[in-house]
Amino acid sequence: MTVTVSAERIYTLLKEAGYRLTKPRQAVCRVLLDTYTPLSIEEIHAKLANRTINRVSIYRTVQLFCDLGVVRRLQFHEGFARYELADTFGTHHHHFVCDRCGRVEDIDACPLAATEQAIIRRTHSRITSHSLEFYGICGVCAQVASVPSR
Amino acid sequence: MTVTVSAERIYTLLKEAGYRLTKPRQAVCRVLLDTYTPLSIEEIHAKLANRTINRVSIYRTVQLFCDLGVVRRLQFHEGFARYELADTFGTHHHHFVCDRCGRVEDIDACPLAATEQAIIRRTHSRITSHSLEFYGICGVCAQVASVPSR
DNA sequence: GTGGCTGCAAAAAATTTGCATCTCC
DNA sequence: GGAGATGCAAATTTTTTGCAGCCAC
Repeated sequence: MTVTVSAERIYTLLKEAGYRLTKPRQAVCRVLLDTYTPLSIEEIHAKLANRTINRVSIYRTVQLFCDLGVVRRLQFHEGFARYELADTFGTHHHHFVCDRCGRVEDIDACPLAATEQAIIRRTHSRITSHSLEFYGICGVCAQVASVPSR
Repeated sequence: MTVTVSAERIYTLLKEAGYRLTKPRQAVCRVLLDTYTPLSIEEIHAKLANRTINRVSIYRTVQLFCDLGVVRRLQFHEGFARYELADTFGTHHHHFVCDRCGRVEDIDACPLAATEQAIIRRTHSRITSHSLEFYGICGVCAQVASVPSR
């Protein structure tokens, strides 16, 4: 995901909502801004310099970031959640997940605006978000015989 | 989901793939055919007469059904998986999940065929499935002030 | 009869909670 | 200084695994 935001914008959001700017929150923020693929708690933990930040704090931080709309939670049928900066901090997009190597590619095209409107009209609901994932075999895996490292 | 299949068709599939038609498999089959909303392992377990079937067998059965293409696994950001009969046994559809009461509604319109083709052309990948969920507040929750039973 | 399947128990993995200590404002 | 956040340990929840006994074919 192309990120078009500096850490400061997120720090400001935190402050305005009455939360403190602590070391774990800054660290998680930095990792998310640096990375171009949705990360698991374990991956965030591994990326934090010598794993100084406790896993529990990462759980609490991404939960808070989700509540504040800074981060969105994704589920790729892996048995655990992944997190990436919310659309507001980049561009609205979806994902293609390779069933074989697990690689994630961004899908920028989103053909759902019209569908959302149709659903809203029919059900009188208020749609706040949607989640769309494509699964299959990626171009790389389709070419090679052996299984790439997952 | 509108189901247009009898248990027998699934039984035949099992047999043809070399699997036995056991009590747990029949029971899970029956529950899935009877239900119009994606079910968690816990819900399937509860629906089985006096919980006679072991949870582990349900896990193993839905896993097998997924492998055979009889069932599809869904994740609604709840922290556990849900299962429903695959599109082959009904009609291709997606879901709207109410963030407030958790109710799930089917979305029959699927505007994604064109998008899939575009992704395939661009990435040379082979897309086998996609998953699309809309989240928000359902019509019922939007009208009432109190929180409906979740 | 026997090989695949189940159920039990136990382990593993992911996530949450309680609480004493620390640290940001 | 004090409210709020962290880290540790422990609990909870979800899912997986090993294995002895059972039952579908």
